[in-house]
Amino acid sequence: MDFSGEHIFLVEDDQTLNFIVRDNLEQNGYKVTAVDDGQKAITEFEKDKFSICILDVMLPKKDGFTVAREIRKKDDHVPIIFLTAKSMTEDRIKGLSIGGDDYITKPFSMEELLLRIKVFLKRSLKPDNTDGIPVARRVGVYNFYFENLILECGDKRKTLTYKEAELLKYFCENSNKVLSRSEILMNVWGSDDYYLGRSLDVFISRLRRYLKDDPDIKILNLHGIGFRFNARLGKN
Amino acid sequence: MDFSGEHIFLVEDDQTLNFIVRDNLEQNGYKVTAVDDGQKAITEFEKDKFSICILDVMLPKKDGFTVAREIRKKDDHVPIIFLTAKSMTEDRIKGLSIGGDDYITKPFSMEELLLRIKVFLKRSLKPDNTDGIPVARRVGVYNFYFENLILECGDKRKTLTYKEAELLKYFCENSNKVLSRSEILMNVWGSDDYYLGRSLDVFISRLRRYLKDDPDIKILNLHGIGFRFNARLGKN
DNA sequence: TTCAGCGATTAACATTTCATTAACAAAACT
DNA sequence: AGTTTTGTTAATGAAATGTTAATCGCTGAA
Repeated sequence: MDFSGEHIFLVEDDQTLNFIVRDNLEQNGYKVTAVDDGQKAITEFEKDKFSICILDVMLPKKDGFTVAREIRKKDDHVPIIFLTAKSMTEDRIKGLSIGGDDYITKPFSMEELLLRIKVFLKRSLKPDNTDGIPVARRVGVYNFYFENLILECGDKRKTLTYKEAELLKYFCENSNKVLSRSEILMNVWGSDDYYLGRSLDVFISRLRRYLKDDPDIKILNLHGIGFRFNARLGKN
Repeated sequence: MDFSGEHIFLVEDDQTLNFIVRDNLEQNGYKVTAVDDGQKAITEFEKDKFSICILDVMLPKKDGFTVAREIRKKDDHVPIIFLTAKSMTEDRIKGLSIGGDDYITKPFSMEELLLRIKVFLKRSLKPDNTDGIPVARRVGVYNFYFENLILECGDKRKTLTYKEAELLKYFCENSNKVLSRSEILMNVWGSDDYYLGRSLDVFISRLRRYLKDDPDIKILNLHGIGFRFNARLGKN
């Protein structure tokens, strides 16, 4: 994903940190406006439109929260990430990251900051529509509702178990591709040993049974290598 | 449902937490009055009328329970949610909390706090509502008068408890959708632990019994995942 | 105050589900 | 042939769920 054009507002009084963060953000394709005290922050914020704000909590003149309040008066929705000192309340606020704002305790790594920025920007790009109607995949003659664990053929409905659904989904996402046994195990089971391998065989056997109404769907075995899932797929 | 206009009283001495919680509540359309010590809390509480109070237990000057008692003197019914440190033992908290209240241990997620607030507000809204014209929902062959807690099938009438009605309503609002156990618990109970999970099972069992006159209504379990409520719904 | 009644939670026990493991058969490769 | 890999079905055991009963805390009446 390309975030160029995203504009980040940075408020940090420590000159060194200010420079480093700014530089790193710019290296990553962001446009950055950086200031070093709370007073300037407020005047500067009014001049432009930002995608995200990064505020040091301890600032000369006006502290970060005051600045945050002023920002909120202008913009209800811009995400704010606070930079807080380690000493502050560490575990007391952990877990608060789900709400509108977030915080990072110093010292932090640039990777961490970049990651959080990415998460926020992604979130603001699309309204969270997670509770919409579950998407059906067409798998040959079947409809496969992964979220509901339903595999439907005409008016026959089969409710899959969670793991069956996971495996079928994985096959759909990698159809007509050779998948090694360990690749499948790592991606669906999360680990790989002999007995899980046998478990996989049991699941494959079961999926073949569920899918036998369409002769064009095949889970074929490559001896000693793995499997290939062949099917005509589509969205509804 | 729209809670805008609900006024929340927040007492939390930690500046970071105070700001973040306040900001998040405001983002969610609540009006918030926030103070940072027990002394101010008491003077401030007298000035206004609140729908719900969120009190940190450990406060400078006056601790949260003392504040709670003062609040109780003024208002018998306002719900109080305590924010407690993880270290506190369960029974100590329970012993100290006064009727009708709840507590959350830090660290907590904003999501969790918001859901609990929602559950409390829903509960306190109810009594005023009873004199409106009750709306019937059709649920299969049943009529469900949520406001009156009545489930009616032909001439048979069953009076539900408040929680039974809440759960059934939640199912109606999310029919034919997979609901995870914790999703249900968070939305109907406001929190999520093992024993509430068993409580949920008891309620499901009871709802199934109440609804068994219509064979097309199903609360079906997806093992290890949650439930799906299937029914033909409609308004009257 | 104590006591009965109610509703939610917790306990206790029964039942079901499902992934894994085992066991054996069939196929593929040496 | 002999060995390994895969297919299939059944047995196992742990965990999740279903169900009924006991318990707990609250409320309101006596």
